[in-house]
Amino acid sequence: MTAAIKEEARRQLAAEGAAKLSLRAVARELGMVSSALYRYFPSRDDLLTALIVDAYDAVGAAAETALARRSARTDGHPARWVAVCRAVRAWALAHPHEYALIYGSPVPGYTAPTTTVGPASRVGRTLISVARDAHLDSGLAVPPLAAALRPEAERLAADVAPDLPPPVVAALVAAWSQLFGLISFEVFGQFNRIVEDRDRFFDHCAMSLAHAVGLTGGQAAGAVPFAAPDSDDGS
Amino acid sequence: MTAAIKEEARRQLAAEGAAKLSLRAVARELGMVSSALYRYFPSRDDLLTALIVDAYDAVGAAAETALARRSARTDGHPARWVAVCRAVRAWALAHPHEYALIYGSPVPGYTAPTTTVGPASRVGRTLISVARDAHLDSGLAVPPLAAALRPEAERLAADVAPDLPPPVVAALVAAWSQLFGLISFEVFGQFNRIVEDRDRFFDHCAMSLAHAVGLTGGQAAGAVPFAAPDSDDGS
DNA sequence: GCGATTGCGAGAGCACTGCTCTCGCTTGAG
DNA sequence: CTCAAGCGAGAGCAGTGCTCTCGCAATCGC
Repeated sequence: MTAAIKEEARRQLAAEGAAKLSLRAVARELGMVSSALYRYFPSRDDLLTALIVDAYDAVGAAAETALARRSARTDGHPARWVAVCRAVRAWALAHPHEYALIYGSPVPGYTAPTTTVGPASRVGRTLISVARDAHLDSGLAVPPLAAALRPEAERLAADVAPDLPPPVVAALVAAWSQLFGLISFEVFGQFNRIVEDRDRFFDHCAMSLAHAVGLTGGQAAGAVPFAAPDSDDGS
Repeated sequence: MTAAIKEEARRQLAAEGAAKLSLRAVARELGMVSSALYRYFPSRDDLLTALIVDAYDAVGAAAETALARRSARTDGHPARWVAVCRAVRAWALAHPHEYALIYGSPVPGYTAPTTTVGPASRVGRTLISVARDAHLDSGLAVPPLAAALRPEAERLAADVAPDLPPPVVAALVAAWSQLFGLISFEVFGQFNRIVEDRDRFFDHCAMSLAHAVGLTGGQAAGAVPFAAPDSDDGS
């Protein structure tokens, strides 16, 4: 039952956006009365939170399967990085409203329940695992790091990836946020009338981010063509 | 009168966020009845659009004055770039809800009226002018560009900065979006419990972006300390 | 100076929202 | 067979965006 509610809510979300998502409309579409929905979700915000968790899981799964399909041996580490970036972008473009739900403005009153932090970190952990595989493969060139940032980088590394060099972890966090800057600008229309060949532009940026993180090895950069986008865009 | 309405609306926006901004509440606070507001703004979305334009102008002005205070001769081009980045971040942190209005999820039905494109590009043009000054000063190292992106970069350059080398323009657009990725993650709480020393982390990233764009010259990177944030955070 | 026009606020009202409460029905466990 | 729990229906409250009409006031044209 809660699944049916979420499914219908997701439909309305995709059709009209989070602002227009109405509990009454969901109930109406399900042939129920609005008060019945409160048996399953205590409030509209709780429904949204459930959708947020699902969205984090979906984009995380898209990233993970995209990575699992690439071999460090045959594709190289930069290509694996780009594959993850592409998968996240493809999911975002396919589900713009759900993307906005998780990476746009926080809709309710700043509520970030602890239940969302697990799924929320799946994309980040996928990016980390690309770097980790490269590190174990001696395919990671430690990027430069300002001396002033050294303590923060070490604390950061101890928290999220103790087995990686601190400068790499700092570069990963930066690349992580910058990747979503790229995607958000495209999804939210900031690139309208500016960037036209967005596929190629994104690929180039993703490859630059891979270099900034220190990924090397595998095929040459020019040998990573832009082919058909991954089909694994997650539902 | 419209100014008074916008002022009160901005107060509610800062207090509760865009979702809770209510025409009736604004009217109530102004001692009027809600229908009277429709003399000045045809709809709630039009009020929001006006606030969006103001916000774009405010952050653009913050960026421009931060740049105007730095001299290419005494500070160097990378420092000017970082100053602009800092100013945008400072404004965003000081006005998170207004920032969310313009760089978060597009709230209404995808409406990006043409009246917003002018103010919206002020930050971007400020970043471009930093690169232009550096270019005229021979302080710009053309970054590498994938061959596949060459045509797009040339079209892009012809559109937004015909006097700059196409690879620089492509790098500028990428850095522009990545800058807002950084800021959005911080404002929207994605860095919570992850990045602690956000001032230094941001400075380091901004300097990396300056290098990615090709800015060189001026003082050494290490000589740009993190001092007190700029006081020019716009209103 | 006076009448007409225009601008503006008030009020009522419609359709909608989230949410609460109570009341029955149904179902299944003991 | 009984009784309790779960669940949906319905009414209702407070609030929302928005539309319409009405009356007051100032201002403009003559």
